[in-house]
Amino acid sequence: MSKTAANPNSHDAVDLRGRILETASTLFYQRGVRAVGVDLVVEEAGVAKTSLYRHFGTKDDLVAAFLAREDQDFWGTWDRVAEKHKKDPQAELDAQLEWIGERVGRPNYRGCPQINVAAEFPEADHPARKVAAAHKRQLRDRLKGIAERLGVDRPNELAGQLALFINGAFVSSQVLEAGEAIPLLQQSAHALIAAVGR
Amino acid sequence: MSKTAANPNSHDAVDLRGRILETASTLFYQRGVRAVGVDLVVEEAGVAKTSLYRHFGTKDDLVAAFLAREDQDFWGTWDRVAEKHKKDPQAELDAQLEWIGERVGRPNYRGCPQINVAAEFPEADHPARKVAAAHKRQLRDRLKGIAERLGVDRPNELAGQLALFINGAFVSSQVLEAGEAIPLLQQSAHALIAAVGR
DNA sequence: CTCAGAACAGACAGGTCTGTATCGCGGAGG
DNA sequence: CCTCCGCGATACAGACCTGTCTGTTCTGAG
Repeated sequence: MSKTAANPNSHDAVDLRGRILETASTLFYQRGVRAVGVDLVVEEAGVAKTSLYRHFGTKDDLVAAFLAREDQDFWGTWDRVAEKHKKDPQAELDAQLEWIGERVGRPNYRGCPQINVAAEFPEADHPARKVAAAHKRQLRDRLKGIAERLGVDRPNELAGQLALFINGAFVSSQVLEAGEAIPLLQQSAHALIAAVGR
Repeated sequence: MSKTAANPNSHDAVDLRGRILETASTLFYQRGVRAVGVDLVVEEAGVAKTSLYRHFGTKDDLVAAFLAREDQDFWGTWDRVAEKHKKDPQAELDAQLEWIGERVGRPNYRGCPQINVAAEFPEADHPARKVAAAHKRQLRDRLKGIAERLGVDRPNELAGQLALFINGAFVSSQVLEAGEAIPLLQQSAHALIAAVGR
């Protein structure tokens, strides 16, 4: 017990890999992946360059790990919210849209990292692109799950519409005013549910 | 008459600036702005680097010109479609969504250039960012115009919802299947119009 | 205590990027 | 005819990038 916690010079006490990834994540998200060199990540994280390349073989791998981390965070929040509305899919959808809308409205929000990285790296076989593609597929799948629990007539269609909407909110922070995203998302969802038939 | 058209060695016969911009546009859009260096643009366009820097003082200016060109193309198509449905805003909206959805579904579609460039350049004062911001503002304004002509109760709200949707379609080509965008967009628009009240 | 391995520090290679400077050509206008 | 000047070609400066290599220090296990 005592050995893991105290010593700042201990190997795992600071969890080097985690610190590198966290530093890289904020830098990548805030300034863009291509604009941030590994030297900056290394300096900001206070580690040696060799350590970065030991834990992540390549910058591309580090970028993929960045997206994977964001993916985990995203679905972690999603699951926590879903847990509270197991019986009421309509309430769950509203709750999901609320935290997403709140996040979109934050001052330093810079768009969905998955979409941003996809825009920065056109090559379809880039390791980070695979993470991003899986993330977006999962978004649509989860929305379809909610749609099915809602008992609508065409759950797949509704899921597609909602996915479009959410992705739209991610990239539209430029044209949205403060606090506008949440009601826009929720009202739209209600309209779409009503229209798709139940 | 005769002097402008014929001579290939004449100064303005090939319109150097236009050729550079066109070449840069396809390269920037297809491979990403940061991934394309000015040397490649110069080589592909078959011009001297000095010519590029004479017509566009900076690569950043060239990027801004690229977005301005895309902006003009976009609203050119939009206006041409609007011309055909002066009396019927509902039909116009469907028509606008149809060509947008068709464009999104094309094989080489790589997203909205304005959004992509904004993702590549986080700095808010980048010259290209200003073009992109103006473009998105105009999108919302034009949608508001249609909403007003539709006579709905809350045109501003509807315009915001539609803008979200369209931007969502731009970035969702990854998760959309072939031909899915157009009906998704149109059905959503109908649902939103019905819900916002008329 | 010894020793393998993890981490740090920093130099380095090889390439790419933007932007500038130099030189020569050839057509257009005075 | 002669003088600009737009243009091509190319070299160059200076910065930055990724990834490797070397050498040293420290830690924890046996």
